Amino acid sequence: MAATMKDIARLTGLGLATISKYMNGGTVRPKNKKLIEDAVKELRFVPNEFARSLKTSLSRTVGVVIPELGNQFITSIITTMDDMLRKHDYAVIVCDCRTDAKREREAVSFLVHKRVDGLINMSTDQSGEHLKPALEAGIPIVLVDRMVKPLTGKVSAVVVDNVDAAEKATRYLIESGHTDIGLVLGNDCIYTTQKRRDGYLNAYAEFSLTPREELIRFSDYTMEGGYAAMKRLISLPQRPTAVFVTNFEMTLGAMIALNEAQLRVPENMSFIGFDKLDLFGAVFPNLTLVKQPQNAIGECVAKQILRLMADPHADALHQIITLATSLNVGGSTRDLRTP
Amino acid sequence: MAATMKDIARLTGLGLATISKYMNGGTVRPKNKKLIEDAVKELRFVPNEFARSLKTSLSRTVGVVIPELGNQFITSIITTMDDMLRKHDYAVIVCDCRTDAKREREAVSFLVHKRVDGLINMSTDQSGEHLKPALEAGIPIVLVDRMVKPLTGKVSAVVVDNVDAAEKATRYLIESGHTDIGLVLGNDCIYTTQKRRDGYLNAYAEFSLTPREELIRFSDYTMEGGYAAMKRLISLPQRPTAVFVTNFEMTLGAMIALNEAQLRVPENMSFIGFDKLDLFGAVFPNLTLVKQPQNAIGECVAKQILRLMADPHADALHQIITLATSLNVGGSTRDLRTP
DNA sequence: TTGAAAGCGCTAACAC
DNA sequence: GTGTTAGCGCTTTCAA
Repeated sequence: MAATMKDIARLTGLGLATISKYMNGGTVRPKNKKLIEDAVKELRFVPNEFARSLKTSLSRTVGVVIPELGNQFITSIITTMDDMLRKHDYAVIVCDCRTDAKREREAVSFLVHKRVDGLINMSTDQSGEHLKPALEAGIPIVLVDRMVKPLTGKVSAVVVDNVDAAEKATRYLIESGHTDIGLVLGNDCIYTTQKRRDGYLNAYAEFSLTPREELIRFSDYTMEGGYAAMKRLISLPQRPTAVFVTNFEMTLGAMIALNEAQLRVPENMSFIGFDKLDLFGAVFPNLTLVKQPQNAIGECVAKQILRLMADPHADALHQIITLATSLNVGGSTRDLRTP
Repeated sequence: MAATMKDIARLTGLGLATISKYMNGGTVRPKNKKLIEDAVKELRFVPNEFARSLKTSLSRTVGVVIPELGNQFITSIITTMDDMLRKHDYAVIVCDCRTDAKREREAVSFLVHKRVDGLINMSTDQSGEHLKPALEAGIPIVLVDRMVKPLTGKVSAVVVDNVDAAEKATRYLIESGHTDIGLVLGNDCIYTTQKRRDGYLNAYAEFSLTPREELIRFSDYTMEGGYAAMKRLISLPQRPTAVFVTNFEMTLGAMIALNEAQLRVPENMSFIGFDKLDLFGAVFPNLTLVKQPQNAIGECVAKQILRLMADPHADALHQIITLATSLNVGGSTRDLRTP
């Protein structure tokens, strides 16, 4: 059987309270400190988290509900958060809901039952209904990447400026003389898809232009989806001179399609991709791309939830944090004006 | 404040033990059952997991330590396990150790402190030292995908027959008349790498052949790695007529390299890939590949850990389960004998 | 600074 | 089948 604080008390002749205080970083007479430390070592004492949790009603655990584990953007954020939270002695419970609203609801209620101290969610359900149990239980919530309108003020959120990201990329292409720019988006009911489309349209509007309908392809943020969307764009009677793809997996698929069609970038097609392409810089070097600050997002989310958990009844602390993206200019676009 | 069993007892006039029994699936007089259910609903009673854990010393939590979250094989297994374990009311805590032995050690000790009821590990440290704390704490362990020799008998393991997998693929190519077969492996200190190389060599030996050294490329199970390894193989003075790549990410990278070099499959190069290529069948259709039973692995691991946790002191239950792979013949290899 | 004592909410003997 | 009771191991008043 594992040693308890009682054992330490017996061995040192001190009271339980003193041991507890020491264990929680309180001030203890140096002599006693040494006494306790020796006993801890001798008995290999480790505090019982269950008892501590029962007493404090804190699990030192945070739940994360995501739509999909097999996605570069998501796993990278999880890895960063997990790192930071673990450093603060929080365990992370990840629930993949496969972009399914029912599973998402179940995941939230599971985590509430498990009494997580905080909840992080990249929402599938845009109504926010699934988060009700957590809200009612007073569990602080941080949304990632996707805002959920009806929850404004009740939760914190960390998102990127998607409108600006797409606007910058599109503007850059238009300024290079492109007017037929293909756009490959995710599913049209997803928050980021909507924002990125808005940004694309904004850029066109700035120049008093309107893109042809058929240039805007809703896909699904997967490699296959990106591949298929690019193939369609390529085979359009009036093929676009440039394409902007809005996530990592689809960028990969789109590049493969281009490769396969023997279209050279940027000679035959200008191309702007998305996200961590440096991850495989070797494979498609020198791509121009929109970069989301993935590490910063993960860190920011971790910080937010940590803050909220430290001050549980501070509803006033809820805020929406918008992070900027950058346009990394490589050599994958051609300037049509200076041929 | 949340309702407790005491509140239910007061409301129903029943004793604590009866409520507890009911909550744990015990038999209760129908009349009382109804009474309790009504009270539970009225008070929105939810059992306090902390108190339960303190009493039972069970966290209903399992820890998973993996080398890398951004990997198709790993995330797919995690998703399957997570699903099954959650159905049994277990939460899964995932710790990514980035293929770093120190981080791995820390992750294990973190999970032991969190008092997980079971531990699942795809090991980075082949000595098994990192699992000592869990072993000492009597926490059941299931290894996935990679055996750790020194731990034989002390843990369960679920692996695939890597030797056979590589042997089958290589034999198939040799029987098709190929004698110069490139092999792209992971890092040479990883269990699966060693086994797959053994399988490759076995097949050559069967035919009393020996492969040229330069055909065996140790890489790192990433897309970039696969891309680079394939490029090297392509540029060999004596280029192989076939290549066998041994994981998903590297297969992807290798195919891109082939594409880029304008080498047609199978006309200019025979190719056998690895794993869930159907995931993007659209992108590279009809590839011949070795398929690991990813779902079965996840399910098997979940079942094993569940069994071990149900019967904690049954060290005799430890077993190594080896799952078979299949060679899915597509059209990406050419038969050199019937041109 | 320290110690004694009272629980946190549940489970599991044990007696009825 | 049900009720009484004694803890699980910790934290936290409160008094010394």
